[in-house]
Amino acid sequence: MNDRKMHVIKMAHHLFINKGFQATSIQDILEESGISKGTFYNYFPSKNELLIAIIKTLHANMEKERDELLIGQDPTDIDIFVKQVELQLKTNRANKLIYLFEEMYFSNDDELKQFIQKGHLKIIHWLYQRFIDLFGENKKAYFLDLAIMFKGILQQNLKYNALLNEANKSSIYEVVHYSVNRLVKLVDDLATTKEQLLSPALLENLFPEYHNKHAFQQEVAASILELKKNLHQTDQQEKYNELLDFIHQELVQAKVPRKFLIKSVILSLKSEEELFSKDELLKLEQFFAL
Amino acid sequence: MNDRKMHVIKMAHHLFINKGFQATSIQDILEESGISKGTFYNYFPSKNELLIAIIKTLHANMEKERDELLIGQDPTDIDIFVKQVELQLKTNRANKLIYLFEEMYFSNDDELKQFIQKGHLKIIHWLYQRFIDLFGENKKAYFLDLAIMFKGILQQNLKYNALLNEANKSSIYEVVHYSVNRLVKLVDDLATTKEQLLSPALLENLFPEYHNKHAFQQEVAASILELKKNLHQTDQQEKYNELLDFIHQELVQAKVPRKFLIKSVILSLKSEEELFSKDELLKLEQFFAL
DNA sequence: TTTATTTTTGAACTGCCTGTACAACTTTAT
DNA sequence: ATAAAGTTGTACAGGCAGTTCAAAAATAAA
Repeated sequence: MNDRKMHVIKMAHHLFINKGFQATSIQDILEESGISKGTFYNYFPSKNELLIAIIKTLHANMEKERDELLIGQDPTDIDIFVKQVELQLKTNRANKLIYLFEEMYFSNDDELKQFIQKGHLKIIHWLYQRFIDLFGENKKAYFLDLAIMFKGILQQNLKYNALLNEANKSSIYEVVHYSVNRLVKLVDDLATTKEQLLSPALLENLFPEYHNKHAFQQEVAASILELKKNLHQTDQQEKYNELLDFIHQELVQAKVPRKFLIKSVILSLKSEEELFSKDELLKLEQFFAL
Repeated sequence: MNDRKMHVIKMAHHLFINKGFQATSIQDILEESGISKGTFYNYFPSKNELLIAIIKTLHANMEKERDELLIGQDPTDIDIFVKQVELQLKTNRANKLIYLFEEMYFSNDDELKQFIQKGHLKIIHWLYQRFIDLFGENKKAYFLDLAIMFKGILQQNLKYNALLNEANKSSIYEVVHYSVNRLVKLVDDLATTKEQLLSPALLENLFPEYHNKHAFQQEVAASILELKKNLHQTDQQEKYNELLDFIHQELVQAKVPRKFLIKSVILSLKSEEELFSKDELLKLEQFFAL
């Protein structure tokens, strides 16, 4: 994407969060970004498509940052989860993404509607996956319901916190923390009462590719965590952390992980026979064998 | 309001729930209801005002029906609460009120925004009041948070139930029941952990008139329930139930309860000295003394 | 029935909006 | 220098909400 186009996206984003999407006219955007009408419709087929472009870039950045928070960390650590949620909300708030999201929901344009709905489902799906990390696969049956309810609790808490408590506004962290505490209680609740509204199968059908990928990533992550176990005993901790984190990151971020690069890193890990269990390294190697 | 105007409201309502508010043009409304543009702007100052008129009538009806469900019933009975919530959602869904509500939230018109925001707060407030009935005044401190979270849980459960589970759609009753079960657990949770985000004082400041009125109504309702206690022993149960329910209804529904009418009913209750405690009747009488 | 009053009508108008078309102009690569 | 690609701005089509107003129709009063 060329610089000029990026500039238009930036200025339009500015206008949208200040005036709202509907209330911003094409003319406003032209004046703000100093381009002509012809150029605008050369860049974007319509105002709606411009909005989609904006949200796509913002959303992609947010997802990347969020997933980076998990690299080299214990996925069962709930504090990391809190930080991830907080990050999403902060970038959301800064961009007033939520607002744009909701506003779009009522557009007459079907494409826009589809787009935003998929966005919401992606968030639910991410929560679902993280709940598997956090609370264990065995309670999986309740995690779709929990993801949905957690989203509701969080959204409403944020909304009314901003609305009713302007003077003494709690930080986002407090609201997230409070909401996560409720979530933990609801996990116990459902684990004992075994009530279920929606089966997770519904979600897994919607994201089949992601799903296999994620299961794979999870296994690798567990393997890497296992390998890190003995690391604190050595003075080379930093070095091996770097190597292991690299493998993790390459796996999570790259669309096509660089297989040979990873294999060569594993090879150098093999030289440290006392630190790393041979079996575990072999297992890790096999993940990239295909 | 004249018949013709009502007819326009009805037809416009039809169009709004089928096509959406934004997507319905004034022209559509004119054609659908067979009036001229001149007449339309004679009835309503703008399209927005028409929408407000529609929602006001629908909302008033819903509130009336909802509150009627409680007349002559035990306010601590959670099944009644479930039925009330269900009723609201059913009329909401039938009217697609929620949808219109949310769509309006992103209008450029400030008046519309204010109006819808107040609507949401009224729902929160109603939940808050009912939680006092249901779970006792002593846990009151957590009921604003709980009302907010319950609204979030319910909304999201309904939304994703409709979205993901089209084939095997759970009835509204099931979703409400499930959500209320979570609520009950969260009441216990907060009663023990004593965590609080928002103080109920914030709500009470927003609805001061209502508040005194409600406390008063609650006392009367408790008094009437007390008087009903011995009623099952008699063959005149039906008669006295009718009388007591009348007092209750007059109190809840009438803007200015007909004082003398109520007093005369109480007088006829007094004749049954074995059934009704004299003290309780005196107490009831005093409520209307002023 | 006639007259007076109120309500309704519909067309013409303002001013805003999104999106299209396109010939003239400018910048960038070859 | 020439070709290709990108940019410009105006004119235009079609749609929207809302205003104005004189003429027509319905209703009420005499």
